[in-house]
Amino acid sequence: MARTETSARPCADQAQPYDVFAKACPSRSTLEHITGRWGSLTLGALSENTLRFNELRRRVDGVSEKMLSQTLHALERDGLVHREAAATNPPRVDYRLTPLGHAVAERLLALIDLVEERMPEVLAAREAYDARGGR
Amino acid sequence: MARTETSARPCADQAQPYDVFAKACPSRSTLEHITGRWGSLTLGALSENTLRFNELRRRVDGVSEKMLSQTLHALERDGLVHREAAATNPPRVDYRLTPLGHAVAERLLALIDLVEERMPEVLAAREAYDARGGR
DNA sequence: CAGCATCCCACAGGATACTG
DNA sequence: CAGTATCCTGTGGGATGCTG
Repeated sequence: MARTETSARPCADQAQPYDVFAKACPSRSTLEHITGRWGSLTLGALSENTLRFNELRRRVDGVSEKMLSQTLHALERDGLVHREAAATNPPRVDYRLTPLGHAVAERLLALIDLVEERMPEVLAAREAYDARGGR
Repeated sequence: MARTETSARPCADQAQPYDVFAKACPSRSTLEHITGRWGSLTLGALSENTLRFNELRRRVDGVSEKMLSQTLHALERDGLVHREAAATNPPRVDYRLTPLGHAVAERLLALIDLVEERMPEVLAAREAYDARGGR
């Protein structure tokens, strides 16, 4: 509707300033941080609680130290996650969502919940697809 | 909330049969097809219109022939996209969302719209982050 | 505990060419 | 037009080791 089929590619016009469909638009990289393999799960985990680094690692099953660290940096840079370090010994660092992060996570969780709910349909579709030999 | 902190990892219990946070759960691969780099944009494009292969290529700026083909196969297998081929010459193939695909795309677009709307905040956060030297 | 630095490899994904 | 097949590269991401 709003998004016109003939919109200019370079991502900037007055009606729709940021268009994720345009290759060069910064909104695309942001969306990728959010929906990426680890980004989505990290945001989902933090939507429930403030968590520490290793708590997150356990919650997001299968994430490596390196990827979690990298993911958190990207989300922090985009203003979705806030990092709070206490200079104690042993060190304690808490990660929590910013207001913007919460808004994003809310929509993301709506999607995740839907996917989880509808998995039986997805699995049935996969079986049917495979049964007829991938066509 | 409902999601308990101590949920069993193997993805199956009666209250929450499919848990995307569990490494081995099939819902995770489905979520990745949906939120993946090309999956999200493909679903977004198809939520507006039925599109043909090359129309999709133009709409999803930057996608290669190979990746679009691969993405469409995955989405079709998961029961999100329906492929309709007319045996004419030249051939004509239309891709459209299934009802499940529409439900998914609706939530996905809600997320995409939010991201596009809030990009000014994101960009401001990035500048601030970079200005203080990445901390 | 919270993490950066390094090494290394598998695979995502682009470019090109070919087919029905 | 609507793809598949092949080749090749960049990088996502795991394993390991070290620091404050």
